[in-house]
Amino acid sequence: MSKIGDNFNKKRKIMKKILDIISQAPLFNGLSQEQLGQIRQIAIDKFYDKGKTVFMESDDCNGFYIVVAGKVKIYKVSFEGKEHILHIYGPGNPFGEVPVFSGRKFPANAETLLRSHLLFIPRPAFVDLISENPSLSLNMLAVLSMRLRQFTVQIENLSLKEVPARLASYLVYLADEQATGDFVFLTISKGQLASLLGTIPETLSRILAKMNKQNLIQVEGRNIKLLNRNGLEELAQHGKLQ
Amino acid sequence: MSKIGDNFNKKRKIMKKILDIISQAPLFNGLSQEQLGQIRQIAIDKFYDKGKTVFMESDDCNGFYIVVAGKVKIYKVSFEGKEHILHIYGPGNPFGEVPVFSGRKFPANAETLLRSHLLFIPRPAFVDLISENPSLSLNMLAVLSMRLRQFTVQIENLSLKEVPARLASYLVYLADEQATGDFVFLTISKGQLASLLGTIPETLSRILAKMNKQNLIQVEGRNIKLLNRNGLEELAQHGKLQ
DNA sequence: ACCTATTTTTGACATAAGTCAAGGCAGTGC
DNA sequence: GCACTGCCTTGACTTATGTCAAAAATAGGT
Repeated sequence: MSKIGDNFNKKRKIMKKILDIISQAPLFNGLSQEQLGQIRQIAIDKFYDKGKTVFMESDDCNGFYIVVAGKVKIYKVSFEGKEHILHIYGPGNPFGEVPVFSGRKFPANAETLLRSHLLFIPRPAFVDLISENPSLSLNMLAVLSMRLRQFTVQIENLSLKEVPARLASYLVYLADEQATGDFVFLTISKGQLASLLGTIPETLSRILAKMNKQNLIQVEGRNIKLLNRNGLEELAQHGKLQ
Repeated sequence: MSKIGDNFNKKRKIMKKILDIISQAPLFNGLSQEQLGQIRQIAIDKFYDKGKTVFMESDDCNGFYIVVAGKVKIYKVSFEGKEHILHIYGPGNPFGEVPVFSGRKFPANAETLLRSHLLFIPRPAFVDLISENPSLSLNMLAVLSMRLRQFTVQIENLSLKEVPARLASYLVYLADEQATGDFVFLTISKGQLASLLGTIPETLSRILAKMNKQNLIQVEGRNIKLLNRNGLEELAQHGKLQ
């Protein structure tokens, strides 16, 4: 096969993938082919290696991103360098949309966890687009609302539950999301999970060990089996682990 | 004066107040008189005594509210009855808009802290309105984005800072917001402030006492004078209070 | 001004979770 | 096979913050 043919195939594949992602993302749900085309036209492809910074807190915001492939973490860093992960986004998720509308700078940092392909949507073009497409703006409102709802849950967890409860609630949530019965696979490292739960690796490790001992779960590396879902759900509510 | 005249005056005053509130709220910023009128037409007045429930978590959402007068707290309750306040909203603030777009139930409870006058905006009419008014939807997007940004800060505070840091950061924020130099007035009780900061009244009381001793602030009931703004800002960053 | 109810403060105590330090385990490359 | 690196676990210790109980202060209503 010629190199040129390979390249051509590759490009076609990528193009198809992008269109798939765009049309599946909740953000662009129910838009017409024409509208999708308009969005594709204003989007700019960006490729990042693993561990690269996409933007930093207080950077000026010229637009937002959509993950086509790979994984991106959104996090904040405390003065002492302690890092707290706010979100981890995968294919189809937009991120950094907030400052596009609040007209401010980025409120957190974004870094790739894997080699990633992102679409960058420049702000001015997108604002134009949205002012002309009511259905797009309704989608956007729905996405932001969902995020707000998730944040509400996260704040609730952080402020009125202890770490075991947060972990239990996260495990049950993951099992539902992955729809693999009682088997859960962590797509992130335990250290990152600790940060996402607002704690540190040591504490997480101890709690996983405790839950093991109490036959709530069975941990094998990144594979976790939920042995007692009711017990976990109670824990997520009440909070006390023995 | 006749009773009828009094009543008439009262009604006119209220009408003017409502229009003021509506036009000042960020949600409706820059809308035309005609558009404001349309909103007023679909809005329903609701009056509540102090301490009344506006909606409860998991209630069906038929629309959202705007505070005309009074004060409303949004809070969640843990299984043991521990309450955590997420927001406190005053005149001009909308609340409960999230489920209007995410199409779900209310994610938290709302209760009046004072005798309050609210506008209720029914969902179907508002969705119609927004699909026809791009500028309204852009405003709405901006408001939701702002909220998301505030939540980001709140999560950051809760997860990577200790209570003294959260308090310091809140005091500085309040001083900026109230624009009264170094004097801050708490519009809520200290117990409610504790809940908003994700802690309990006892802890808050102790920390206020400590900050007093270190000449960072001077507390007199609900009046607080910031004596050392730089010190407070450092505290908000670093976290350690002596 | 008085009484009551609420809010705030204080103290003694219990505990969850962070820090520091060391060791184990797994994967990778030489 | 071996060392290296990153990730995870474990232990001893410290500390911040919550719990319980009671006193003090404040605000509201009559």
